[in-house]
Amino acid sequence: MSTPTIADRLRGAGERVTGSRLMVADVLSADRPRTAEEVLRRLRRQDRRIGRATVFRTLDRFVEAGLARRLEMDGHVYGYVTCEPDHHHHLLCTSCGRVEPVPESYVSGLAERLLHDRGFVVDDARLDFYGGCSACVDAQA
Amino acid sequence: MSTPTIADRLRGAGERVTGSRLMVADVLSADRPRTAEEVLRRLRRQDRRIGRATVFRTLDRFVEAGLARRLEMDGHVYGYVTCEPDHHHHLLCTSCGRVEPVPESYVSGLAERLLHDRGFVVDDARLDFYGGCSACVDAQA
DNA sequence: GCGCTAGATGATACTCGGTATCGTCATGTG
DNA sequence: CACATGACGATACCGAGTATCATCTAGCGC
Repeated sequence: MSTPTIADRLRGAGERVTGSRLMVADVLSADRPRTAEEVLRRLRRQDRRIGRATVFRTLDRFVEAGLARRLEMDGHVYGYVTCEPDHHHHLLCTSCGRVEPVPESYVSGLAERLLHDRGFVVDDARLDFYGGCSACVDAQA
Repeated sequence: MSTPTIADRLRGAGERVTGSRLMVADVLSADRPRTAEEVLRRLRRQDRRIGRATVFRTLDRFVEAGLARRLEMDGHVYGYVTCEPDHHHHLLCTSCGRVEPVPESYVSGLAERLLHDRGFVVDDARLDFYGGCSACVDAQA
């Protein structure tokens, strides 16, 4: 079980495994954020019946369960990307829109430091970098 | 000029200094996020005439100019806090709602590491921690 | 100071991302 | 296999944020 399935991860979070949730997970991508509206459009285009509210509900559940991450995008809209367990931080290329995970090692230590220095107990962290990925930077040079 | 004024910082970012902008800056707090709606309500309560659109526009400008920071709050609404120059990261206590700045030293090095390891050029970073501040944790114990 | 122009403002109507509701249906449990 | 809890789809609704536009003002050159 090196790579638990979506169903496993849902069950692990105490969430039911349903057709809609698997459909949404199927449409989400790990390297390109999609808005709720995009997810809905894609599923409808594939002629899959799914309710608008279900998509929003499901994406929220995914974020809570750690299966997806909400990223701030232009225009005050949220984008969602899938997350491997414990890979919740991202590099977001503002040029090509692609997303890469940030290794957890970049963050580990910060929470402990905050606890030690200031007594702050970290429940959740958001660490996202916006900029240019190596491919885009190379292309511009 | 150890502590530049709001007007200075606006001018420094190439933005005009206007009455509305100073009013909004006046209502924003450094240690408690306020939504756009709250800012509007507070100004109206003080019997200060200001347009709804102006508040939203001004808050966006502040974020762009580095005078304020957008934080994700419950209910898919944004909260805004003022930022000292180069203090753009925060601890947000989910119990009392208060915000503390994270010293830049916690972040410095990460960007360089990303550039060196993966060729990613960081333009902007978002590092926010959600959890319990020392006061709230102590109170619960 | 004075006038001029780009940019900001306030009022309002509007858009559309997100939510509440509700009757029906499926999941997981015993 | 039956049952209860929770999810589903459809739809009406809400409200944060935006577009528009006529008016006003900050800042600049004189």
